[in-house]
Amino acid sequence: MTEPSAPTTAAPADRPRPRPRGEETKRLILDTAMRLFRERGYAQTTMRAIAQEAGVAVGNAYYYFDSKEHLIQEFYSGSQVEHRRAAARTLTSETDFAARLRGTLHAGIDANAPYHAFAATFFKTAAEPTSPLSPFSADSAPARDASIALFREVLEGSTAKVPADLRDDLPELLWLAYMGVILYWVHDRSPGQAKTRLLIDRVVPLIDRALSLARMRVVRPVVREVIDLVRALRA
Amino acid sequence: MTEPSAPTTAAPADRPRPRPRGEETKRLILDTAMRLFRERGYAQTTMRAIAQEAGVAVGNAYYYFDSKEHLIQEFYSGSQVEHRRAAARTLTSETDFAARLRGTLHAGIDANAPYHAFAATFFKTAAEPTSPLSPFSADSAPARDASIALFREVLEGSTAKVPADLRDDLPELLWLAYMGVILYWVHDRSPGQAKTRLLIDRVVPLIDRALSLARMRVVRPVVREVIDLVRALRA
DNA sequence: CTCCCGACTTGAACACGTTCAAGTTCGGGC
DNA sequence: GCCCGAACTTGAACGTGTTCAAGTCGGGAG
Repeated sequence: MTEPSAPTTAAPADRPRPRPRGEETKRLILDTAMRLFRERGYAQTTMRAIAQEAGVAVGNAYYYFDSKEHLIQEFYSGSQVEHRRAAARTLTSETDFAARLRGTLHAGIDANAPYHAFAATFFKTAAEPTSPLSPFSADSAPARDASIALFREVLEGSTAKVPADLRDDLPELLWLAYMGVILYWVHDRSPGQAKTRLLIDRVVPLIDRALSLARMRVVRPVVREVIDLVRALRA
Repeated sequence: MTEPSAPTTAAPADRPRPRPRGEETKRLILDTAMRLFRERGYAQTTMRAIAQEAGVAVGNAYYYFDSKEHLIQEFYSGSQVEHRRAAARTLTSETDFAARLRGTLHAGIDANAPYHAFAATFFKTAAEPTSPLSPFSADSAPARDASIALFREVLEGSTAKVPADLRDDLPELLWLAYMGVILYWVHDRSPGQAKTRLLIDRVVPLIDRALSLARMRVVRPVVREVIDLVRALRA
């Protein structure tokens, strides 16, 4: 009932408990792993190689990361940040919806381009529904919400006239389209993933056009149903 | 230059060479594996357990199957056959496009329902672009083409009026939509995957409606562009 | 200074998928 | 009847991700 072990000395309000002594070890392991992944690919990089290259014991890597896959998780959130950064230029200079969407999609590819070679493997684990790495999983909710928020920015910073009932859900649909682009990109074997760029450049005007059509009287009921369906499935 | 080893005795035209002595062993291993997969899940089923349960050595399983994943490949093609069978009832009795599409999509879920629990794992490996199990891979081309052909049947056996330039590519687009449904199904944690059923029931009328709209003058250019894009990406 | 405790580190050990050199079986040619 | 070669079968051994009991280290309480 009484205070358990009253605080003596000066008030320790600055750093309560987590004094990360081994924080740099964690960074070292992570950086080494990412380097080896890029150099040799994910499957060809063993945990033993990572540990040896980083100069630590293999068990030590597991002290900081739950599994080999979780090493990728870090890269995942980092890529999200990079996407935001790369999209910023477009989002601060453009007001046209199509231009903003196009720039943001390209920025997403730019942010991940250095990792295309082993993004395939990453995507494999991400596709598993039970995996915490799945973009649809609860664990990924923060990154996903951040990504959706980015597409909300795309929309709201634009001059596009969007029906009121679409404004709320469109960002999520744009994010879904982005996931589709990523899916295509992962499978894209063309040099420099040129076909993915082509896909973006040609699909953006289509979305833009579809948005205009969405205001037509004949099309409205369809749009209405799409919105309802999305909401029903999310529930 | 002369005939190498002229055929003696009666003409052996019936069975040239592949006399499958161990064909039943292969079936035994496969059946055992599928049973254990259903009972314990994919990851929890070891190759040693499969071999032991089937009463063979572990190496023997590798004589018939290249890897643990390839055990799933068999189920994959089997599921394709089952889908066809399950869709047949609808396709022989219905002529309305929406009804045919709906029945065929539901049939696809029916065919895979018993395996939903471990389909997740299966899907994981299938999502890897380099995997021979990927629905987009060359190895899967036969199964994919067969599936697309099924959706061509859906369209051509129907009374739907479809613009000529869409008729060729629509089956592939329908197959793509089917892949989307499967993707949702894999992630669907609702009891009995009810939400996937809901998705099908509500998305089919939308597709049907969109097909009607595709004939409108204002919409035609958009349709035209979609077709061109699909063709460009396939090339 | 000494002791203690939690943060950190170690590497041998485990379970698994996979490989492979060595064996066994069997049908047909002689 | 005998033998050959191909089809088939075996299980020990390898490399991998992962675990864990046993340490080491460092800073604060006494």
